[in-house]
Amino acid sequence: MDTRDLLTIGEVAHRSGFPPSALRYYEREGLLHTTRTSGGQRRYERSVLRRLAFIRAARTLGVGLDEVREGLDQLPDGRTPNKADWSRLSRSWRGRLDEQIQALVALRDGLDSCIGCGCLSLQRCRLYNPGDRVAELGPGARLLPPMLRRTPAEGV
Amino acid sequence: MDTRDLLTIGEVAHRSGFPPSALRYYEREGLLHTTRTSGGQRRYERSVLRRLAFIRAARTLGVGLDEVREGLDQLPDGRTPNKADWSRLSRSWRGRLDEQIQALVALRDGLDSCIGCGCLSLQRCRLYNPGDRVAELGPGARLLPPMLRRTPAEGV
DNA sequence: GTGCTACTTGAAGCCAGCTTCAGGTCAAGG
DNA sequence: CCTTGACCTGAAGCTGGCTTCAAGTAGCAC
Repeated sequence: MDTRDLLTIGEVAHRSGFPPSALRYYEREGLLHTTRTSGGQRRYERSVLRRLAFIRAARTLGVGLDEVREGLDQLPDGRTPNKADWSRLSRSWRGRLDEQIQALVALRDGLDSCIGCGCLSLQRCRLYNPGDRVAELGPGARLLPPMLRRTPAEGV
Repeated sequence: MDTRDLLTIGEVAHRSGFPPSALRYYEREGLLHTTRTSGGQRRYERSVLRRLAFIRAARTLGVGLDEVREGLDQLPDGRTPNKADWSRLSRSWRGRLDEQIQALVALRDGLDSCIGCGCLSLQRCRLYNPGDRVAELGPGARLLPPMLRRTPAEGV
């Protein structure tokens, strides 16, 4: 814990790839904690980088911050996730990822059958009612995230 | 176009499953158009139901409203999509769906390799940098939509 | 001590896709 | 005519995950 080992927010931002605004936000949300200089500036321990790597991986998987926080909070003494922790958490997320893939595949199959029929029936079309999982989620339910929706050039 | 064939917003809401607020919103956004009574209330032609079925199907596929509007606008005379229209548009969306499935599968494979190593390396971890497609999309990029993120009970 | 950059804060803004609300109007049945 | 319920509008709110802004302060090199 030599103070010379502490990192500024700019350094953490640079090394982690998260902008400072995100780091401050994560702190407000209780995902990170920092020490402060006498003047009030943030100083980060090196272990925060590993925590941020964990956060990045979770976010990539689509895990929300609430759940990331829960995962981190379950670690004794708020320690940085080690290999075993990561393994346990990622295994549970892996199941979810499988579910999502299944849901998309089912949707694709439904679409395939619809391309042929073109019915768009409110009552019978599989695409219109592609199963309980999606139907449950309300009228505005979307299967795909915004970022994947606008394919930049090729897919139009 | 007998006026007795026109539907009120409540009827359309009931038959389409979209709440009135969504129907009004779609109209503001230029996805639907309506006629009005002398008193200013909306009256819908029956064909709006087919248009709404199209919108529902597109939304289920994750197509954004902008793109749905583009699709509908391309139809001559703003007519309701028929089988051929639906077939053409859904085929282009089908390609995108494939891409999304690919992306998720790649992510899952990356996760699998990570579960074993537990490295969380900022530089080398596949999950941390799961490929250009995701990396391009910025720090907050999420592969999965909010609705799929909180699995109700089982996956925790 | 001077000057520069990096840092601090709270509040507000942004995105999509709606929902909700307040306050008022319409349409139709009795 | 009167009541009742469905409808109207514009504005504001909601979600999540940040970003942006303005105004002020810290830390470090010279």
